[in-house]
Amino acid sequence: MPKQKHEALQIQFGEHIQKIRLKKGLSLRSVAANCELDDSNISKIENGKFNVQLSTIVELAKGLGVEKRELLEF
Amino acid sequence: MPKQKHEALQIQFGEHIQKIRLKKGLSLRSVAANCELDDSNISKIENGKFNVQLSTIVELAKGLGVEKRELLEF
DNA sequence: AATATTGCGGTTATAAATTACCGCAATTTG
DNA sequence: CAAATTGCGGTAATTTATAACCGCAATATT
Repeated sequence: MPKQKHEALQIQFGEHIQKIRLKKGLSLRSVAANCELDDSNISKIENGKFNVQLSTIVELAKGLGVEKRELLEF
Repeated sequence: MPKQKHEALQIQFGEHIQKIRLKKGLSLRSVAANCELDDSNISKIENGKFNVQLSTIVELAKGLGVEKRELLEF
């Protein structure tokens, strides 16, 4: 059945997120420290495992210290 | 239990989406015709009922004919 | 070398999004 | 007026995200 219908999108998003994080020299745990997500889940997001929700995008932006719009610039 | 933890965010997003749609003079059904979402669900999104997923944001952008980043500019 | 940090995979439970319909009441259009 | 359009609420089934952990292997730090 529909398993992983949006994988390509999730991977693109994950790579984008990781690029932003690494450019800032942040660790997964330091991002997690600034938002309501834990590092293992951020890792999964970066690796394209999740089709994240709006609220999660907002948390990521908070954790990364960027505007949410930037997370969709990929 | 946690029912509607992100309601404020969802409502803001919904209002933003609707504003874009109305500015373009589109009906819910015409937006739906350009993407993989049905009009009743777009209505629910506009009314803040859903914490939409990334793939849904991308579909909305397609349906509305705008860049996905614009959907997070609110 | 010993310790800490880091990335990441796994798990289980729970809440929720999505799909794909129906149908109505109100407004618009011909 | 008649017909079409429109916004939107409801539903059921299915899939999925998320939270909140654990722990390990590799790398970095002291």
